[in-house]
Amino acid sequence: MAKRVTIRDVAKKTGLSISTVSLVVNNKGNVGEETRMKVLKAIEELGYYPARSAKNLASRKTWNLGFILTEEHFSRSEPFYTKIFIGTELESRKYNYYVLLTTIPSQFSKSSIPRFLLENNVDGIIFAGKVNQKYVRYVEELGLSYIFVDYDLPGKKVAAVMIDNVQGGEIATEHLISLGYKKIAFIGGDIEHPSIRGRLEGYKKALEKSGINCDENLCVVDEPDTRMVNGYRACEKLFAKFKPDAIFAANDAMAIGCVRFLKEKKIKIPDEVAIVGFDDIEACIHIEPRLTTIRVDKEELGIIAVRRLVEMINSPEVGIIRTYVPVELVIRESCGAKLKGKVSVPDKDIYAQLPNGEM
Amino acid sequence: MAKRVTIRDVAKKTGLSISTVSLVVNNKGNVGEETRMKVLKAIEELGYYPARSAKNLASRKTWNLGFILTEEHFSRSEPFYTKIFIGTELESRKYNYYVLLTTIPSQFSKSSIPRFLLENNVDGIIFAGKVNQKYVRYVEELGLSYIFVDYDLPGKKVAAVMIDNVQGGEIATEHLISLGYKKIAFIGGDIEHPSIRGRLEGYKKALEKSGINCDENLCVVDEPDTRMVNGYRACEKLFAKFKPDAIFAANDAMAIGCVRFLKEKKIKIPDEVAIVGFDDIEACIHIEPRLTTIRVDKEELGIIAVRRLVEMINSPEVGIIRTYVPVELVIRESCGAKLKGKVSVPDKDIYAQLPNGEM
DNA sequence: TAAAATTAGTAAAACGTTTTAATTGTTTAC
DNA sequence: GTAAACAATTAAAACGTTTTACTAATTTTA
Repeated sequence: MAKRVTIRDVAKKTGLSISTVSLVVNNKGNVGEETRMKVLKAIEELGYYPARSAKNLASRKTWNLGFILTEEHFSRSEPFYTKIFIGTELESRKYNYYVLLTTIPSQFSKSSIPRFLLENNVDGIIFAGKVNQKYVRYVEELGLSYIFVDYDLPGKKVAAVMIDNVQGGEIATEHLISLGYKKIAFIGGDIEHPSIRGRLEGYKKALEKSGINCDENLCVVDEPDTRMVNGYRACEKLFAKFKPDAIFAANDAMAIGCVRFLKEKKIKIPDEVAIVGFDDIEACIHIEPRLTTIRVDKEELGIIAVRRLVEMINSPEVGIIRTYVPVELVIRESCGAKLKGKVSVPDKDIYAQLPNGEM
Repeated sequence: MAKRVTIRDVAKKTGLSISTVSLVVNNKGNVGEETRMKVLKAIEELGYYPARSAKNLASRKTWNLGFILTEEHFSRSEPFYTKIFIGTELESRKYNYYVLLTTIPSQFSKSSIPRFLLENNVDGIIFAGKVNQKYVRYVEELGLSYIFVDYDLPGKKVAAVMIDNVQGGEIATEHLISLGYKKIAFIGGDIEHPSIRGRLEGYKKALEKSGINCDENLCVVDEPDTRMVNGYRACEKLFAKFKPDAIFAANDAMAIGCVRFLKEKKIKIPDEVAIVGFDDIEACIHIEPRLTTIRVDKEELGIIAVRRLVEMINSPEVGIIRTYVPVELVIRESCGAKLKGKVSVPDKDIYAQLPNGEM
């Protein structure tokens, strides 16, 4: 193993002090242009790279960001939070940070406190998705900056990067309205979830804009959860009372649940009932018909979170910022846009969108 | 922010030297039982936790492991490598390591060398999937321990954790044989890929065992790639010459490609042609019919990789170890086991397996 | 033109551990 | 009964940076 090049080697080579070299490396203090160049040249020639651990110890910073999410969120099949993490990874490079990922149980316990908090091994925290409040309090007591992604701590004003759920609900509903559907149902699952609330709000907003009366009977929001089964059940309840001509499901999982129900009842999609989902999960292009949905740029959520968090670390006075990431309508088959000739979605194009497959 | 508790505080409280405290913390050297207890008690009471950066600097170790994979692998939709990463994260906690994840381009360039290598910020490397050899050489020159997961560096004996591809190919083929199929085709895509080779080997082994002659015309392995499209094309080629009664596709992506082709040609699955895939990706339960496949425990791959790597770091004399992780047959609908009454797969059960949905 | 301010550079302390070598007292070996 | 080995503990060096406070030289201000 080759001997490590240290700041001392650079100092020796240039005939300067290590302080000066350090100042050049960190773009700090007053250094003459000539010396600066000399140092840079020597660094280049020697292949010097500051040692992390020494830098960390001396600067009293760790240059690590903690990424915390619950075990359930991480081990779910759809890589929603994984993609957010990817975003943070990509962005944090620019600021010379590393992202340490860890999972926590949904219940707080002393033994489950992330190691990087105990060891003071992070400068800031990203909470992804719903997290037990006690962890947040713990982080707060440590005096660390933190930011939420895709979750909003109820009853507290915190920095957060959110999906623009209202806009998404509005776009989805407007799309269905523009295709001529009149009786548009909303499958929301669990109304307690802040994201579902937002999507419902957007749905109502769109209806109102078009002068359509919002029939509360068309909104099913009394499920305990927002999973596929809940979509199935909600759809069952809905059809026991009414038959809508379109459904806006507040997420793709529930939309797929609806598809399953309708298929079992031999109700044709989109001919008899059109469906639009939300999230654009992988499964959307595997089920038949392919699901029209609202796409969320998950990586973007992570990217923005890092950007904000680094700002907060560097200048604690920035205050609490909330960012809403815009969403996008992805038109496939389940909404009937193709049938109505409004949009052409050639199979070849969809084919090209298909995932790159395994291995 | 509360003042950090340091080793000095523990030393002061116990009346011992910091050296002794350090020895207790690290379970090293000769420390009397009585003093050990005293130190442990003081640590508990003060809430002392060694500072990472100081520990790292002094011990000349980073307690970080690097997880490297190509951008393509990471940004793919199916979270294959993500799950491997999760496994490494879980396991590394036990050894007090952190895992730093980074992606690299498929081509080597000086500017794309992972930061943690330049900064000497890792003690060992996990390469996941196919990686440009030059990166491996670079790591080797740094004198770092490294291990491969799901890839085998051609022409070089390296530590690796592999899927037991041969076993998987054998199990899949045996399953089809046991269901009475006689003309079983193999869709392999790209024979250059080591995993595909292994799966083909297993396929041939199973045929041989049952005394079935292996018809080379039934093996399509001349595609440039192993993606869904290649499965589609391979299937096209196959049916231009022969009509098998079953297909073993060397991965699920290609299996899905086959399904698409057969559906277009109105060939019924599994009635006319049965299909078995490999990998058990998410899409298997979304397509119709649901895909019978070989399941790979991806997290397990990561877990074992960390275990081995830590061994290698601690005792460089362990030598090169290769581990094969066993696979498992998952029977769904595409193989016709249900039709033939061999296995019952109630829809309810499959339903219960479905992903937890979004949000 | 003297005082003040600015610029360029540096010596030395600090960061919180691990590790090496030394010290002291006690036991074992012959 | 002495030398060697061992056990328990510690002082001090080392790890490679950043940062503070200082000096010296130059420029600006009034």
